[in-house]
Amino acid sequence: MITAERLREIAFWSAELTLDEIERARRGISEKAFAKGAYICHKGDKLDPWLGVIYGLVRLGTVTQKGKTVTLAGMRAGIWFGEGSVLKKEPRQYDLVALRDVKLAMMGSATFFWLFENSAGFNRFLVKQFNERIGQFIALVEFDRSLDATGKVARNIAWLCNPVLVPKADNQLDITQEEIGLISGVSRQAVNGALQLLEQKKLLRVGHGGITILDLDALNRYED
DNA sequence: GCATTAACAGCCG
DNA sequence: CGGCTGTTAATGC
Repeated sequence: MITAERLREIAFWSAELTLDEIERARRGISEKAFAKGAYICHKGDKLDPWLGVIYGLVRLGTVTQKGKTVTLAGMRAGIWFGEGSVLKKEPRQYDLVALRDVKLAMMGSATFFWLFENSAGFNRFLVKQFNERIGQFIALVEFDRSLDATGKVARNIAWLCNPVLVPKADNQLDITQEEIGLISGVSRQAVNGALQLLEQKKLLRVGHGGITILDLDALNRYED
């Protein structure tokens, strides 16, 4: 259980809720820390709650039947995710790994379903979030030919900075090149090359331990 | 060829 | 000093 003040800090969507709904939400949320490298869940686990990242960075990925690791995306502070598994009451489809020390907010599914059944504001948020995710997916299909390393890096950076999924995100993204590699499925050296190319094209600026986004839209639709 | 791993020097905090 | 970055060399698909 957390305070209403804390809820406002960590859950941007709570701005859409009534006072009564906020009370329900805060009572249904707890926090949990994970050390760097720890698994939050494995594919196939039954994990009840809906998840929000309070701080840290989480890699969402899976392992193919042949044992090849596939990384799908990174989840940064501010994002809430996993509603698909909660809504369908199904096991987790992906592995979740803490790439740094991480703190998660966890909303029990009973609370999630109560908000889903009773809160217009919460449903507005959910529709917006689903719509945004579909948009990302459509873009994925649109670039049907597979992206090179620079394309993967550009796309994953753009996703991290999606202003609908992470409203607080500003142009500054604190992330190492190694972490970008881990969430993009690209080696650190290739990330380094990709970032330099994207900097040349004025889409972002490379700093020490972080980058500055200059043209989010261009990163989103980057191909070669 | 392109991307990956391994290894290392240099730089920043 | 420790962590991160930028480069190079060798290796793999």
